[in-house]
Amino acid sequence: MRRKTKRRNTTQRNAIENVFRQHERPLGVDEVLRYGRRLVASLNQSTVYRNLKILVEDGWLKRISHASLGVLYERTGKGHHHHFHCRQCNRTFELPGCALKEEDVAPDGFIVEDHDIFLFGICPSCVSG
Amino acid sequence: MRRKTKRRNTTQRNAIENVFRQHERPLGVDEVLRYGRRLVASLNQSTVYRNLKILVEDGWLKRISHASLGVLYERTGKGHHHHFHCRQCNRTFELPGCALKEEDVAPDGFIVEDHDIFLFGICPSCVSG
DNA sequence: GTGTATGCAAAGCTTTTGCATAGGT
DNA sequence: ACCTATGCAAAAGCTTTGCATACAC
Repeated sequence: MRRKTKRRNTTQRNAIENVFRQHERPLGVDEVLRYGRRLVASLNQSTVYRNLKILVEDGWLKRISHASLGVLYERTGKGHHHHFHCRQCNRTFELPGCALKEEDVAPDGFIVEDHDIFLFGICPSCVSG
Repeated sequence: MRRKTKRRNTTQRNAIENVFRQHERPLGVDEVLRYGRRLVASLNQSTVYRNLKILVEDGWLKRISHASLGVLYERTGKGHHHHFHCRQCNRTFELPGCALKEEDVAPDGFIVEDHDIFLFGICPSCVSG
């Protein structure tokens, strides 16, 4: 899907990108809006939605979703990783690496192209805190 | 969370349960409503929402969610399994067994209690079809 | 100067809730 | 008979869209 016109480089989208650079973890729409307004006070909700969609389209962000957490966005290009959700502080983390052998995971006949892994438990700071 | 009063055994909830017994795969709210109406024509959307919530509370159903697939409900008590989504026919399957070693998957300090695995690819009937 | 991206408000979805009544016990 | 669960309609989210204007180029 190629774009016919060049993407304009707006203050708002830069702010949104910076929000993700500042918080290296998956963020919800509301968080992007809240943090983004610290950078551009006028930032509007529609603009956030529109730019999140654009950034996903451009492959800069990835959309993830969870039954209890709703929709989250995270930066791409950090290699394959898993997600860990802390049941205590309710934050989602990214864990490097992959402990899954795709060829072992599906019965014969299924062609596995890709996978997502979501872990649940308690994160280090909640364990020690 | 214990219930103070007994749950009544209604035609509508029975119908909803039967929908899941008839289709042994994760279903969306719309599918539950559509198939449920074949069993109880008057079945209402609110009733579906209310009963899905009840059945999750009672542990009879589990809620799963995915960025592109939205919210799905599936029966519990079938042992741990993974999900496979076919990119061609768009159906979601349950795959038996587990190919993940939880202790290998997270760095020190993270306590992993549970996990979900979602696979993507092509299912056998789409491969051969 | 031209035309896209933004802000605002309204519209569209999906899900939840209030209320009268049907129906399970 | 009692009182919960249902159906209906309204309300409450969350997300998208139309339109005038600001602003990137």
